[in-house]
Amino acid sequence: MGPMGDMTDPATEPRWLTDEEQRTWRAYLHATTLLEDHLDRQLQRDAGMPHIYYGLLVQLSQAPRRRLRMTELAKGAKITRSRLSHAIARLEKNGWVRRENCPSDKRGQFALLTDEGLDVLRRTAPGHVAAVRQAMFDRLSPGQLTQLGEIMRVMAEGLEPAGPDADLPWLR
Amino acid sequence: MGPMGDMTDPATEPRWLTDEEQRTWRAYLHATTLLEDHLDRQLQRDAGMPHIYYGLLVQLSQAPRRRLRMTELAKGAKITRSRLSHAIARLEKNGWVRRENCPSDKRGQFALLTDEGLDVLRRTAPGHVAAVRQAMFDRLSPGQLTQLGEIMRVMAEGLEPAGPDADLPWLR
DNA sequence: CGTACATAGTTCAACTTTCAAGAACGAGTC
DNA sequence: GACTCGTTCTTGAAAGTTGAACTATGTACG
Repeated sequence: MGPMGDMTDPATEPRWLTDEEQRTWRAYLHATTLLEDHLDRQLQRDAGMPHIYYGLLVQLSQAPRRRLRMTELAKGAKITRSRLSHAIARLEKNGWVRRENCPSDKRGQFALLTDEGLDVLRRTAPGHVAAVRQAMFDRLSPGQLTQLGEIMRVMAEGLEPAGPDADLPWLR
Repeated sequence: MGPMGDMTDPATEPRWLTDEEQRTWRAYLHATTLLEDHLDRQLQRDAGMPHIYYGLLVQLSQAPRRRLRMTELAKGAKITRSRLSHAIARLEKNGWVRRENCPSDKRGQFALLTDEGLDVLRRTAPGHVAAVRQAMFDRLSPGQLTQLGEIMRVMAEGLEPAGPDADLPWLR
């Protein structure tokens, strides 16, 4: 923030949210926190891990040879490498994931899904899908489903890595 | 949660997500985690607290006499009383919130927003609104805004505390 | 080669969240 | 009163997250 940044004209009121925007924002916060809580509890209970960890196993299961480089996995799950390190350490303790050195880059590590990990996924996936379905898809009309997808893609676009004021937009 | 292999028994075959449902689900996860991360960082940087804590101050600021019973506040923020206790302890250390005994119920506590807390809110609200606006409302058409509100209300309805058969929803 | 800088991943300390008690009070009942 | 049960809120330990510092390796360039 430059020296001018703090000295914006006090007369320039911030654009507050309209009434409908406020209602939508509240509904958004309400629904997303309830859903995240719901899925976290569901998976903690049925699979013994939080939602994010489950997502890591899912990603690994869909990757070629059931393995991914740590950085790729972190990017896919939208978490920091630090957080991933801890998560993989925990999943490794559970025997669901193993680490493996990358032959072509000695700094690199693969995280790979073990057979046991795949088993956990197979056992718990149906319940998880059912929970998601019940919370979201069973309640939305086909039109709403499409709309929601559209809206979420628009939002994600504006938040994509390097954030809002894109890091080096002139290099694109 | 893709096709997890060969679960060919029709009796136990769960209803997987359709292609469009999967795309929407991914987009939803993607967008919501990016946004939550974004707001958390924005507020941590500008206000020195995570999004949830900020929400607590907002709720207090809108309550009569800037105070709420702990349980009410927890309900409003959709968090457990335990989590709230810790959070309020932290905010109290910052001098933004104070506790006060409830005269009519000796078990009860009020959390109340201090003048300093209100100040923090005043200073940081414009930036926060701008962040929300930039991430969401500046990108959505009026129709999408309405749709999103509708959709989120539908979802929340199905997840409301003590909500739908929290039991074995997939056995309906 | 050597220097400089970038990348991959881990680790540490501080912080936040969860879960399972637990302490204190209120309310109904006898 | 005394008993029971539910409610309110707190506590402590374990688990998870964050951001910065750190190790080790790759890469670009003179």
